[in-house]
Amino acid sequence: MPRKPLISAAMLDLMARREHHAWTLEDLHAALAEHGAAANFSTVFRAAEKLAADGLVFKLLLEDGRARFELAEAHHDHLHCTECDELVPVPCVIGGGQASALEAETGVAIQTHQVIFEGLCPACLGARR
Amino acid sequence: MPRKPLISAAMLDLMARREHHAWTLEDLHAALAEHGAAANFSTVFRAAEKLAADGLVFKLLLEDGRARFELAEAHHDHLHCTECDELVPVPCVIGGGQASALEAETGVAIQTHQVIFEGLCPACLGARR
DNA sequence: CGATTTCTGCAAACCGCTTGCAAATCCTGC
DNA sequence: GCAGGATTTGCAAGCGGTTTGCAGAAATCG
Repeated sequence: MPRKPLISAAMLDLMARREHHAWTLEDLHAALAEHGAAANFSTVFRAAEKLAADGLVFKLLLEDGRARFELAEAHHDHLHCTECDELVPVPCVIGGGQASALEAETGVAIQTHQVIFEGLCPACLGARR
Repeated sequence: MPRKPLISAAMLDLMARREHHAWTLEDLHAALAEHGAAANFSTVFRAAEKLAADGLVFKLLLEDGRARFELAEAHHDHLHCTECDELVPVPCVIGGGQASALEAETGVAIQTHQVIFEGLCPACLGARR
């Protein structure tokens, strides 16, 4: 039987606490170190990749070219705040109806989707007033 | 008065022919060479960046970490075909109503959005049958 | 305890994008 | 036409984040 993947476990644990929403590898690397589970960067990378491959976490790329990881739970979309650069989760706006309408209209087959809004998060919007 | 930006012009020209939809820098670089407007890669890069900054073209990043450029015309979304890897334009499914509903619900301010569907393009879907 | 299997760390490679600098090019005003 | 001035272009090197090869460490099973 194989060894236990310590880092992956620590990583899931970390993410489950939701102190943060979308984790970059750097975030994970730093956070793991703080929680006494320090690990090499490539180890963090591989653990994250593995979890993504296993479907436990989602990996998504932002305009800054950095990958973000988050727990794969109920599907939701994101708002990228142009002010504080935070990636805020928002409920999904694309229902099955819209997907099938689009399929009928264009002749494609949709499996998944990903929406990224650009704008202001509640905090930054509030601060503007 | 400044000189004429030759490559930018050739690039816009190329894109306007719509032989292709979303261009990577490599695509542009190769296509320009074929059309007798060969240029250095960094020149292509800079021209594309400039056009994007001027709002003439849109720049978007895909999961493969490569930037794509396309003419900034009527807003539309995309379907990334998981089979042939093509990026197919599809009409936008997010109306203003949905945006404002989301704004009211979550307290954010939306400026833009970008949707990427994953699935099969019409060609690949057809080939599957 | 030993074999087997996997995870981990380290260092180096990679990839696509970016940038600094000097030379080439074009427009304008004379 | 031609000097002056503003930019683009090519070249080569640099950069950030990710990815990989390899050897050593750790854990489970028998």
